Amino acid sequence: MKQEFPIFALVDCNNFYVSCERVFNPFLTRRPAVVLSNNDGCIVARSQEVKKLGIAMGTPLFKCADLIKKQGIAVLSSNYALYGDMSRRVMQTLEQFTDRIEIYSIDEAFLRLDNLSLDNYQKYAEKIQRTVLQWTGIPVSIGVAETKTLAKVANRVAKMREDQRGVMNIVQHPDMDGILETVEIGKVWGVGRRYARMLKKNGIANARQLKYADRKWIAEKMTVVGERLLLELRGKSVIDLEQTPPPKKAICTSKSFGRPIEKKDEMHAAVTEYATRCAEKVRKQGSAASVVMVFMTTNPFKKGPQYANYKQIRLPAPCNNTREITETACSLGDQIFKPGYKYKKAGVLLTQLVSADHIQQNLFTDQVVLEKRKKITQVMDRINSLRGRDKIRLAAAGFTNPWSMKREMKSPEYTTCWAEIPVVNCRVSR
DNA sequence: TCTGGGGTCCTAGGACCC
DNA sequence: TCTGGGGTCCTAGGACCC
Repeated sequence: MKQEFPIFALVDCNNFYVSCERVFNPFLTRRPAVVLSNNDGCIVARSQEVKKLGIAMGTPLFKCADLIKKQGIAVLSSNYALYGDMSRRVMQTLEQFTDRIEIYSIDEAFLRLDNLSLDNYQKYAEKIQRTVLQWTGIPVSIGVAETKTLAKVANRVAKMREDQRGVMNIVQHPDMDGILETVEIGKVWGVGRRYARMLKKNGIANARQLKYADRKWIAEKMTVVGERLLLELRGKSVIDLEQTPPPKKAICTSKSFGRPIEKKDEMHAAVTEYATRCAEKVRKQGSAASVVMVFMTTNPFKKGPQYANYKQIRLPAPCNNTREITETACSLGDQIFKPGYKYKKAGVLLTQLVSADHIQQNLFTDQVVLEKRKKITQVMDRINSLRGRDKIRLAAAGFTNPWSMKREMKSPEYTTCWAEIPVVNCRVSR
């Protein structure tokens, strides 16, 4: 029997960053492990064992240092080159199973699995799970349901199940309400802390209660976003797959410094670097920016004088070359930089992005200069993509940056760097 | 000592237009 | 004294996601 309604599967990698590390480091396999954010600041990924110990997502490392030591938890700095590459492998594997796929985040994808017969969803999902594990080494959980929101719910249930089979199919489930009742309201996709508090105050404490809440009241309190959520919980699919992601409307590069910055020329170097990254990203998606914004801030967690400011400017014409964007960003940075503060973080934001194919120049554009800059940028991009990031860059970015990110426990870039590729030691006995 | 980074969508309100 | 009606565009702020 074929289904008339859409069927969604949500494939979610288990403890993704930790799983990536474990693929290449067998010593981590049975050890509790965590992966840290930039600057080794917070815990952003935890193995199952660590979750059981009650260490929350986003906990600053220093707040649980004792527990980590006591429990012998392995601690790793983030290795985004590795995670990005592993993510690509997982997604490519999923694409073997359907071409209707939405890559939702680095470790999650929605698949449309319509047209299977009702009793086949479970088996098909299990096959997907086995294949991903076999081809990439990454364990995944899969939830299958009639809407994206319900697939999220199913995935959650799959992750919590004791048998760890990791597949939960709730299509036409006889006890849907019973399942929804087990999902606390704050864990529902799209209900954050604020809404969770508001809903609980009004007697809605789990997903089942939201499902049967008054639609008008929800729309009033949570806008159309909440209304859509409610419909999805009722089994009516209103959030469809987004197969080709729309181009980004804003592109941002911002980082905390490994140590505070006080000097203007150091800030200059940081802004130059961030602006360079932004320009690269914007070119990569074939866009150009109309507005450049720069912001900087001191550390709000620390005592002492605080300062935060931002400034933005509209470019004479949309632009995506590194030099012009960098010059603009640095000039903005100079305007808001005030001496006498310890800066913790700065960032560059490019907004009002337009397609690079039809940029509206103004009357005074010097076409020769424009072409020259475009060519230089293209050559820089090519060299950097072949030889590695920043092989060629603007001198203003500085050479050694003592303030740059701290990553003291990073694993090798096993899959993206020739020098760090894993070596297998074989001992042959005669 | 030590507290991440990069996005999206929706709404209200102001500026502006005819 | 009396001060329209209808629309668009933009921005800031608030909510959310991973």
